[in-house]
Amino acid sequence: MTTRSVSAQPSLSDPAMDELCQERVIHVEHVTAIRHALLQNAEAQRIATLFSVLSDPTRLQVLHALLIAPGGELCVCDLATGLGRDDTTISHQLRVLRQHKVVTMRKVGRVVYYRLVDNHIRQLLHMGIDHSNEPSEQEVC
Amino acid sequence: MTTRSVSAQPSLSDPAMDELCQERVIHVEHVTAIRHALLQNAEAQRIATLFSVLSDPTRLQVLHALLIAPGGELCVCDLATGLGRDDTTISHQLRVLRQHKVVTMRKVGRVVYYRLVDNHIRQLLHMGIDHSNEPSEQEVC
DNA sequence: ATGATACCTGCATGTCTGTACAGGTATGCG
DNA sequence: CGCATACCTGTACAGACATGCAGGTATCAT
Repeated sequence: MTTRSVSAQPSLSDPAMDELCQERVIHVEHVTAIRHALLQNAEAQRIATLFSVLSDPTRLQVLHALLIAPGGELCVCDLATGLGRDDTTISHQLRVLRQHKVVTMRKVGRVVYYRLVDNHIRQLLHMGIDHSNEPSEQEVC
Repeated sequence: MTTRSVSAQPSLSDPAMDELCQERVIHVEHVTAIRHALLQNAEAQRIATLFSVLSDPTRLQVLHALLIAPGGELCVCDLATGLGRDDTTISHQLRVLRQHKVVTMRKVGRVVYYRLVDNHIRQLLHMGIDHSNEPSEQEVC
């Protein structure tokens, strides 16, 4: 889920042209362009982790439920029952969502209410949902 | 990658109130609300698959490279060299991206050029990148 | 205090998947 | 043709992960 880390990569020192001469290259300018603006491993890792949090059907159903919930929040019990899943499963997934700062919790007595953390997440969810409903928009630009 | 499928769920027949009486419920109206607007398994699966395609560091680096590529497209060779990865690895990942309609290919002689399929994908990528760069916006609504 | 409830966590298991090696196909060149 | 190149695919394996059972903690009611 936290996704595999990108393994060893060559140094990206500016005079990387040396090694380029020993590699398979068709358009040198493209390769150097990639290398200079390369998405760094750490960042790629972070983004991958974000998307991987959203890449599980159960978690998506939980998030969707929170997205459309009247008050914007739901307790574990109602979530589990509503989705027809074991409460431990929902609890496990909520922990994942919590650890990755996708949801926040609020405890009232023995009841714990969860809600989506911000609008950014809501947007991502909407985009995912929209995309999956589209036929497949053909290139514009 | 295609993500695990959501296992058995109870029937969501309208008179689901019967079984509700035998379940743990705190706010009945919330539970029924979830059940009536529940993200269906098939759709949850599709969305999860979309996000899972974006949840790998290597694929993200490939997509990012295509995102910033001068002409919007790159060949496998330059991609592999630019990212410093084995060409078979890049090829495997490009196939995944292709199968899930995230990139398209164009063959010229023995060179194959890949490009992002549409702006929807570009938006999703940008949102992921933006999100990972933010400190952690606090709730607005 | 006793029991019930709401939720959490440790663990085992079946399953999936990213990677690279080995080898295959197709195109271009001389 | 024969060779090199650009890319693809089959396979094996190590690592990751979602799920649910068993059991734990905390809060509430009687």
